[in-house]
Amino acid sequence: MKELIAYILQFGNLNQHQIDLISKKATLLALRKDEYFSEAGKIAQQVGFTLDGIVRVCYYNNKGEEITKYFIEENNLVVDLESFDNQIPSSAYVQAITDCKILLFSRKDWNELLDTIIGWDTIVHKIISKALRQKVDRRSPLVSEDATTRYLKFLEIYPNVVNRIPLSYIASYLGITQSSLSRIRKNIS
Amino acid sequence: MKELIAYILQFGNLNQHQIDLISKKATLLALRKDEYFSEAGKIAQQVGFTLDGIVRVCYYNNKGEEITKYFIEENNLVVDLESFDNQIPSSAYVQAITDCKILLFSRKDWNELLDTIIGWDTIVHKIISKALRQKVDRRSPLVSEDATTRYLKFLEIYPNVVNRIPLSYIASYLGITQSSLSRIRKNIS
DNA sequence: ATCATTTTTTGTCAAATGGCAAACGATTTC
DNA sequence: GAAATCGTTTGCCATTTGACAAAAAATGAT
Repeated sequence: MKELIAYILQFGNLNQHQIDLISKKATLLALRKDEYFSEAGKIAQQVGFTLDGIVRVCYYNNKGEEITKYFIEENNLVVDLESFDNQIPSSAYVQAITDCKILLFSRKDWNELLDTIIGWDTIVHKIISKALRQKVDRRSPLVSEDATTRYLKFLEIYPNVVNRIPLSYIASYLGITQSSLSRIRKNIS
Repeated sequence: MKELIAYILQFGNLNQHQIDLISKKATLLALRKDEYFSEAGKIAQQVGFTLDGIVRVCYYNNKGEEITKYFIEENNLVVDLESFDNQIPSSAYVQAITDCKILLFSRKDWNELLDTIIGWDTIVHKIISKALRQKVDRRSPLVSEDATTRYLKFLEIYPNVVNRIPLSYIASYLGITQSSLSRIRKNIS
């Protein structure tokens, strides 16, 4: 829980009372490797904060290939924003790819907090817009570089992920085949 | 100006008085093809809304290649968010790539509006988070598809852009060379 | 420990794309 | 209207990556 508080306070100030209000609403969710936090077709009803483990967001393109849109490491918000905000069916799967511990807020509680705590909406907005900007900035370089450079960028961006998840997920994030990625790794070392 | 109002009202309600307050702050900026709205290294001091023309956001990677991160069409906000919000030097160029007409708000006026108009901040949050989500969603498919599919996706996403800007900008957005793109276009037709 | 399953590596070949340079076409400038 | 400039197309060849299949290695279950 202290991780969440520390994270929040990077984006704005809250007094102890406000922090308590937020803390009280959080419940702990444990997900096993491969379980879903939320699924395509369903409407997102919760916001999470990863304490432990790695989550990925993925979807299937029209050739049926699985595309990993991004990974979410420890100490970050997990939420299917479009679905959660607009209450429309999601187009992506949010999946635990290692065992995970996640702090959970129901949509109802989350909205109550937004209505109750002055300044909380501003903090949330900052958190979300930073996270989204980061996703754009991480995705962009992948388009223009060759496969080896993409992998090296991945290593820079997610240094703590490489050895904890299957190669195929990394390949599907980088837009290359898993064979190619395997060869690339051999060449690098 | 009515374009801006219509755009805003998609995201929330404002009364006539509030609309007038916003309108009064806007000034008109005309940019010629190739001129910059904001530049890398400088701190963004303005928010724009494109009435006419196409803008792109680009940067240079460490090989010195110019990468187009995205295009902004008519009737969208133009703002270098990271730089504007945090008042830090920008890492990207925001460039008019056709002659443009842009409604302009200074940072001072923009912040005054945020402080004055109840509900305006919520609307702005919605606008910005939707725009950012869109950028992520448009970038992601480009990573995993081959060059021809990328170009076809580009045509879907920006149907009104193709014939108004140089091929090289499209190539730098899709992460392929301009020669390849030229060949791809020939094959498609 | 053994077997079954999953993940990763490797081989072979074909296809896609890049690098480079030249030609071609369109547009602007004087 | 000629020259210069800019944008696009094309040719040639080298390199990268993908598709498919099989082997090897790692992991998990009994």
